[in-house]
Amino acid sequence: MNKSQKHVRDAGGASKFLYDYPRPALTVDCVVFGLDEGALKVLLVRRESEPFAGRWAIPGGFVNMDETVERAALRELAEETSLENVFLEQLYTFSRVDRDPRERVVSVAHYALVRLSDHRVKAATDAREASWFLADEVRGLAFDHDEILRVALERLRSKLTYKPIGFELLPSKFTLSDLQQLYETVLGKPLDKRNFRRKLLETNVLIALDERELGVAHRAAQLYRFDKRRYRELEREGRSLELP
Amino acid sequence: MNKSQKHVRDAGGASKFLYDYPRPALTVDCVVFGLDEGALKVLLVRRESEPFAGRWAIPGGFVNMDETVERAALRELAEETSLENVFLEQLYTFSRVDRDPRERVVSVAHYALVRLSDHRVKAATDAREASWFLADEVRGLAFDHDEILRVALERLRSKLTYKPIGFELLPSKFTLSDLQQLYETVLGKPLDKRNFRRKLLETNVLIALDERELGVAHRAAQLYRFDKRRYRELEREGRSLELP
DNA sequence: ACAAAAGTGTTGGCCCTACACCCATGA
DNA sequence: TCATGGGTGTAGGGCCAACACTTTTGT
Repeated sequence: MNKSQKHVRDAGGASKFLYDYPRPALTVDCVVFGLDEGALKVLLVRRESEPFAGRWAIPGGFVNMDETVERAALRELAEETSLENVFLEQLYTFSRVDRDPRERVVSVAHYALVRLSDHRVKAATDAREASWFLADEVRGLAFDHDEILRVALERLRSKLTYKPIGFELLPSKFTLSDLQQLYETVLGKPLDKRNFRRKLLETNVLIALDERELGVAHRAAQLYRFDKRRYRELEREGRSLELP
Repeated sequence: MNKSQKHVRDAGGASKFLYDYPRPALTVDCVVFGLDEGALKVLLVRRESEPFAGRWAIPGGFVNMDETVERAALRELAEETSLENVFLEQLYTFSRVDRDPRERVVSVAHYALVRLSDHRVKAATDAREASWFLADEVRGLAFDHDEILRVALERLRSKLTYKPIGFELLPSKFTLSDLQQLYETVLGKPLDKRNFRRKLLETNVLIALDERELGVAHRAAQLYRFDKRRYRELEREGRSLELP
């Protein structure tokens, strides 16, 4: 398509294109978080070609003409890591002039949260090598991906304290201890068990199921699921589920 | 430049370009807020050409190859409205496929806060017609600018409650009543005078000047300025200036 | 003297924090 | 029976919200 472009800058009506200046390329990146045995992990793919061949990178790719950036991020994620149906939000747009050594590339970064329990196997099935790493030990990624990861972690931590996004990392049935451990892992600090439980239960956003944990060598814990409907009510009332 | 583009998709080294698919165009937009007689206003420019000729729009334009999106937003702002040295942050990237009827355009929106007292005259001096409007009465803007404005307002309101960005809207010397009125205007609700003053003063982020208000028909109020250094200390200590 | 806004303290209630023991279960 | 985590209540302190009058100044 570019081959035959002939545009007039700021032309009135005839031209199909807006200007004939160089355009930065536009990509999306997607920082995928998952919880593995209580540890916060991030999904990376290994680069096959230059620049940064062999280095680990955040999955991503170019934006097509017929999709939003969020769609593009979901598509790339599916293509590169086989992940689908994940929670995804836009994070920030990174535009340092030299962030890609080949040419000018602006990237709209996103972050996604996945239930590793549902997706454990699939992640590495694609042609590209993909693997999970401890989120706060990762360093030396390609491009400016260290920075993107840092911003994503910050966002995850702060958003977790005022929005119920943590449930996106857990299986749909979970115990209160699972949930507390998730908060402790991500926020990096211990929480008081009784206060944590009271706070969550009194908002009624958790529904106690008729089931208990299985296969544990001690008293089996109550299972809950998150009540999205109830949460939206709370939100409308202005009450907002804040954790320390 | 586009004229002579010949690229190979994902080529190893020789090609200067990454791929030969159509690229979305990339623009920036900048929602400029100012405080005028206690009212929150937004700066708009009138479009001269199609589409949406004659309609009001948020200032913005294309991103050059040698500037970040933030730089581009500052540059466009200076070019279209003569505003310089303003506080500016990235807001969100808008990418609906049909947001521009001519061709695919993705826009990285920003918001800026200006001290209208310093900039009152300049805004309309440029070739393009520019004018200030009441921020929450604006409707019928070009493109998806109604939505961009809405998101900017949301962000301003929420950020105001936990970051000291309000000072960017006031002259460098201000009274506590000025500051309170700003918060009341932007948040859209009345605040208690004594609680407001106590809260702010006990953090020590305000420095009382050796001056008082001038030319008022009643007791002249103490003037203050914001102590950025002191605020950063607070931030490092984790204390975070939250207002209701 | 009057109008207009500046400036100033106290109290009650709520929420958050800190804290320790018994219970149920499987091995 | 023991080891392991599940589950539970209370008291004290800090913080926030509500509230009204006196002071200063210009007209």
